Amino acid sequence: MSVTIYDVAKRAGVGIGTVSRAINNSGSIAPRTKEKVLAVVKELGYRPHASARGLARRRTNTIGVVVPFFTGYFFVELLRGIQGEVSKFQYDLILYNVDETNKKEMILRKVLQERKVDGMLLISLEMTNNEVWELRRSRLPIVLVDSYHPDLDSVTVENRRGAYVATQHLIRQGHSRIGMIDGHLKSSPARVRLEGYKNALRDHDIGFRREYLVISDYVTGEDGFNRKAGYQAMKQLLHLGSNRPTAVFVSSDIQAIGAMKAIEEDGLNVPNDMAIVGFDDIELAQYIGLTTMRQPMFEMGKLAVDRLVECITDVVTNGFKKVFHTSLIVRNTCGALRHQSHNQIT
Amino acid sequence: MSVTIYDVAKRAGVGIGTVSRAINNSGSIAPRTKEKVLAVVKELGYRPHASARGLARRRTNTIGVVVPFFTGYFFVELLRGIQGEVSKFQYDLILYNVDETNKKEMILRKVLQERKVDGMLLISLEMTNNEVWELRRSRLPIVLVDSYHPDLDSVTVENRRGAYVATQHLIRQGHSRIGMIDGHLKSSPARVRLEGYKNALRDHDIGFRREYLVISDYVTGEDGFNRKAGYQAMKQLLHLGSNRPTAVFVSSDIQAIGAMKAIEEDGLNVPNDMAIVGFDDIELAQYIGLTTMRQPMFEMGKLAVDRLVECITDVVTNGFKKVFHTSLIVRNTCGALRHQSHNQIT
DNA sequence: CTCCTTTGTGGAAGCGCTTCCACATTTGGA
DNA sequence: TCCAAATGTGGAAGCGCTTCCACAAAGGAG
Repeated sequence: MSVTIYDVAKRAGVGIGTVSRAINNSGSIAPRTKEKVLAVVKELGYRPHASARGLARRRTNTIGVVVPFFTGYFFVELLRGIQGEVSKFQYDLILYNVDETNKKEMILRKVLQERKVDGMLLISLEMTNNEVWELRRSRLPIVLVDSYHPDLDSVTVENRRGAYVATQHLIRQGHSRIGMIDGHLKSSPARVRLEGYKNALRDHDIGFRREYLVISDYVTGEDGFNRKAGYQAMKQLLHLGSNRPTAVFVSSDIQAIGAMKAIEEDGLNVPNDMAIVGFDDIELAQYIGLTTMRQPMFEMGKLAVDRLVECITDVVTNGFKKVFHTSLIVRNTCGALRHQSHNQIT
Repeated sequence: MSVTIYDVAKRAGVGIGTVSRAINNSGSIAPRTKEKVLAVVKELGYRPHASARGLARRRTNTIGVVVPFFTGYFFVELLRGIQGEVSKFQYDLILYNVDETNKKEMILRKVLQERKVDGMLLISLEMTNNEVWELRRSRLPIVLVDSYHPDLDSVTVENRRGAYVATQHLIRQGHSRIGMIDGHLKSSPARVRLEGYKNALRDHDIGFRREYLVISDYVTGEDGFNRKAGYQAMKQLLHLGSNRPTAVFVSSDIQAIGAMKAIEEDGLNVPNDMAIVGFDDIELAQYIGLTTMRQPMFEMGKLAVDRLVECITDVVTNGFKKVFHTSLIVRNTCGALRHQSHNQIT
């Protein structure tokens, strides 16, 4: 059916070992022979059969990416960074989606035993010690992205500091009634951002008010980092009436978009009645003029792949922890630019 | 290292053939034996090695998805539909990205010969007759999504009719100076939507004006279906001054978002100074109140997978052509709801 | 010119499965 | 009771590669 290494060998008048050496640049082979073989390879359009190669080499040249919910622009942007880098290394990318039906443990067990991938990127996934132990025992290279565990390599972002800076920025605009809309606390970025928010309040002698914190509802197993959750959370804050906060730090841009819709529906104005700072800096933030903490998602994806490939190909020591910086992008929704000209808005 | 079928066989006191039959529900096997084997399988946490299985069976239980640019919310939504359905069938999904460095032909050739996937979904990809011929010769099951070729199965949307309805809707609002912002014409949806637009004009005795049609610029190999391209295209229309159109049909929501930014920057109002109808109905369209033609992206992805799996597992006859309907979603940007209450806006 | 490296090459073995064939065992009909 | 058919089972062969080993040929040193 397909052209195999035997076809190439016969045609080139050499043995299969020689063909293998020619296409893999391995072993010693005479330049002339190699040239001849490669010519036949091109002529016949030969490419090694992936499964056969995988079986013999015990490497598939494929990496797996596990993503929860596969929704949200954060993942898309990350995925773009990952995808680009993966193909640069000549790897393929298998996408696994964790949701209600595909439980995390099932996917991990499957992947570990089937050996369909050479390594895994786990995105925004909280890992239990037990799971980590099993992962390490399997010796499959793993890099966590946007989550942290002491015993695994990880690429994260300064969530605590980012939330702190965002909150501080609102304080500096003169606000003292500052709320927060957060994702579900099973997500560690959500937990850590909450800490940053509280720290900022504390450092500026503002008391934390329980009613100003809204954790996005836990809808059908999701993490609350979505538009609808943001919308409903803001509705809840607005119910406080005249006691409502005058500014809100929202833990993701996509929630902020939902939140702004709720504000608008109430006939209120952003930033005059309610200032908003988001988190992520998704592409649309720029368009709608959302002030936000930028997270270098593309770069995070890229770096995670670099590290993973390094783990796969070289012998490396454990303990890679990269923490990216966030940066405050000031636009219209925080009120800081209220009196400046339109042109200065990014 | 890993647990193999031999380990299971030895432990269960049977031959490897029997283990294989037990885990694959194939051949004849005594219920008692099967039970015993499966117990050992569970005990040892055994799972067949994917490459070995792929080599022996000549099936990988993996399907490939080829996406151009991997950007745009259209693909994300489609991908969600695909992903869900793929995992329902117990397949894995490999993502291939076509861009400047990874040329389409390279990817196709690679995939065809390596046999890493059992079938392929090609998204928004224009295929030459030559390519199609090569694909068919390889006998690898293929389903086109959002593009069309007479000799391949496809899942598409009524682009011509959709564009027609969108344009007609603007005409019915009383507009006669109606522009169009389209994607690059190398994309067949872009071409067909242009036809729909022209047909609608013709059927209502409105002359086509060349200066009212803006093809989004061909930036770094992309198709123009992005926010920036929409923004620049609208800038161009606005340069017409008082001769500018009073309504524009934009061939994708994401371009429409960019276009609306340009309008806003000019101090003009949507829909009063310029009515807009988009195409796609991405999630954000609802949020910003964009009138648009809904394309059932999620369902398209789902159906494409169903068909592909059918092609892989059964012997099927060629010629599957599913055309989904689009539907007009009236929101704020077309002016139709100008005099109605806020609540009626979806 | 010999002997010992070095370099190059063919092909068997083995990767972990599925499948097929041969054989053993059971069943049931006459 | 006996025999043919049905049922169940073990394991060899083979999927298409890589890798290793044995060996041939070609240099290089003396």
